[in-house]
Amino acid sequence: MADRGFIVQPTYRVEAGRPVVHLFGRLANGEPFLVRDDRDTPFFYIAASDADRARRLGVGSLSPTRLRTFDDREVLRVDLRLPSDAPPLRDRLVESGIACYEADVRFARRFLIRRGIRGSVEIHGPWSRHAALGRVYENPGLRNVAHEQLVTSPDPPLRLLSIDIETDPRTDRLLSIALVGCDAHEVLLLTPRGFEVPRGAVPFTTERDLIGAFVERMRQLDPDILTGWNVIDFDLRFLAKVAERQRLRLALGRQGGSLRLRPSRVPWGSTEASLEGRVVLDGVILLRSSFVTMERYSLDFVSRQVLGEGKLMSGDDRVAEILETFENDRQRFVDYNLQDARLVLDILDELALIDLAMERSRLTGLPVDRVSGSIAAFDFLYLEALQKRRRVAPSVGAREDEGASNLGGHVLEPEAGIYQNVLVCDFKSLYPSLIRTFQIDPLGYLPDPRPGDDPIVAPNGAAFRRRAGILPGLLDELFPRREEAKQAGDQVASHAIKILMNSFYGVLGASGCRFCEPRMASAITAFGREILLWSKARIESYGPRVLYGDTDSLFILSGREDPDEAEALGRRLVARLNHDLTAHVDATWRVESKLELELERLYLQLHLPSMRHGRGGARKRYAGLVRRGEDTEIVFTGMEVVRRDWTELAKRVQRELYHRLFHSQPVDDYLSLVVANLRQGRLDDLLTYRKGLGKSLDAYTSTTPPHVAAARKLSRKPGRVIDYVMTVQGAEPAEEQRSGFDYEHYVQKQIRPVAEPILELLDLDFDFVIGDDAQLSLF
DNA sequence: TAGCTACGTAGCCCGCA
DNA sequence: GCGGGCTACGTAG
Repeated sequence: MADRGFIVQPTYRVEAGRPVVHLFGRLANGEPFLVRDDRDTPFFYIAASDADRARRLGVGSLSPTRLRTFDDREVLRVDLRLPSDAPPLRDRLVESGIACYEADVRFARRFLIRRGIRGSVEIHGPWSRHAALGRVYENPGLRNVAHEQLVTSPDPPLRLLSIDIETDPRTDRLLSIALVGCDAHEVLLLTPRGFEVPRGAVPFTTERDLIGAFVERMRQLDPDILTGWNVIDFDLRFLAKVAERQRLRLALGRQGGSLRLRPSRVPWGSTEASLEGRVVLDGVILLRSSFVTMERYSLDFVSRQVLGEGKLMSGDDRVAEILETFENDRQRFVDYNLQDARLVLDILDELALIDLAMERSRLTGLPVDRVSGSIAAFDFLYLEALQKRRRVAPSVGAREDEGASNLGGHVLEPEAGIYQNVLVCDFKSLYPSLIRTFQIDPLGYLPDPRPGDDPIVAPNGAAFRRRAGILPGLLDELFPRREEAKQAGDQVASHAIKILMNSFYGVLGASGCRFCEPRMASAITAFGREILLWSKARIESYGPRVLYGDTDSLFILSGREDPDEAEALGRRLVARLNHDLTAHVDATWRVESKLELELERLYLQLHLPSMRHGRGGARKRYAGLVRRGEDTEIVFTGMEVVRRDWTELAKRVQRELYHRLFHSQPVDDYLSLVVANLRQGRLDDLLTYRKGLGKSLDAYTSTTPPHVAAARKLSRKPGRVIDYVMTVQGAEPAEEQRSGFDYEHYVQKQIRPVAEPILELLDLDFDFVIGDDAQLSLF
């Protein structure tokens, strides 16, 4: 009888000089498990023709294989004792001009790839029970659980614990730790002897006892996932500091291993936290990696957006308020602390982010805290397929960077103006469809096609074998699976597949990927441009005018007065084009088209604005009115409304003006009123700019943008995002504003730019409308 | 423990008047 | 004062 489980953390340990794979996870019956396996040994490959030279360099164990490189050369296996032996040996060989293959595949990951195990696993074999680890299996039989099986044999829910600490920044003291999840809902609270203990709190008299209790609770609650808001950079880092001061070990791992915090290996990354047998999933990072974009990433803001509920205390002097309640209103303090920890769980739940991470893990084989790695995901899937074809892949970096930049998607010149009943059609998953249609594949790529090859040739000249490639094959499976998920109403699975499919193109053009080949990435975009332009011309040959298009979309002027008629026309156009395109693709490349144009939406009204400076229409910017049930709504794309670096003032004005434009209402009275109100100081709370700090303050040398000037005036260390206002003394940080607002700046730089494109359509002049033209003529 | 390119806009800085 | 070159940011897809 097999046991079903989900792998939370694949890793390995060295025991008695041998590497032992450790797979930590959770069984369907709720128990934790650990699979220990010492049957694999680390290895990589070199070409058989390099064997003698490798031996002279001291490579001892070389064994024959039945595997070949992409260019069809025989390879030998270089066997190693420890995974850590690989990098130095590889470097030595590469230095001597010997190419290594798959020499950078991590040991535990290799173990999973060899067995095709992705997230969900079936474990066959005896086990013994261990108090902290649950069932421990030694060298069991392991089988991947196919997605069809998951219906009858679903994965267990992972145990999720959210923590939130409160501190006294003045004394650097830890005040409390809230724990929510795994049936816990409590606050470990620093409480002097004799004090009343608030509801929901467990009292401790010293920091030392408090941390000790936290470690003990982690052991008892045994979460798979530790989460929180900025939990790594704030909570865990602070706990680590206190633990060090107290000479305590933060034994938060499953076997009592310590918390490890390491600075990111890349400058733009965040601190990495690792816990034996568990994963730390920071709420903010999870949100970002799941493509949920928010204007701000504070817990208060996000929970208001997602849940409609904010923090208990959220004012500017929150810190002081928290400390005040700690001294004088401990119940409120405890409630506040608990609420923060709970909000994180509620956000993750509402957005199904843990489900999404698990689904991505099942698709790619990567552990839940690594699912955002596109290159790693591609590696996992592709290496697994390669071994079935008895091929080995190059190591990363074996290919040198061409340097030349590759062309991307094509953007059509927009015809600026305002239009009625515009159809937007787009190709469903364009790049994945192109990969499937034209067999774009690392293994199928022919750098130097020979006469007999009869390749599929892309518009950029890149050639591919006709026979079914690995990447097209992967997508051939993913496409129908996504359709199934959609049909079944499984939005999480559908989203996970979409993210994965869309990542493939980028990976092929990323130099960090072993399969990177710029000509291959360019082949995809070249086909994309070709197909888009062919489709545009074709549709125009049917009659309608194409107003605009970007990469995979065409904006078609229906020419119909009635929206329903316009939509009916759209459906006919799409059907006709798909039919003609299939014939065109077959006639030109002798392949079956997997391309599908879809009717995406109908704009009852659409404004394609002109470029602010320069001639013609602006690409990637438009606003339109769409139907929504019985009602209508305005959809903004690329405009100031959707950009976080414009003030709320500009956004409100833009929304209101478009509303008036699309509903044939006058705009002049509104505009002059807004400007008057602004100048009278009635709109001061709408004037904050918000801009990201792209690099450290002292790295801005050649120029000083306003947000940098403001950040330099800040008394505290600036964060990654700067809130600033424009004053008569220039840009100042919003929270430390000293000078009065420069209202004329806001009239000219925030209201005018959003108003003019609309005034232009109505043949109105901004200065005239706001009543400034008379003043101007005085000068 | 690294997906991609295309694009618009603002504002600084500098040379020129 | 003005425009071109440049940096910086955030967005579309």
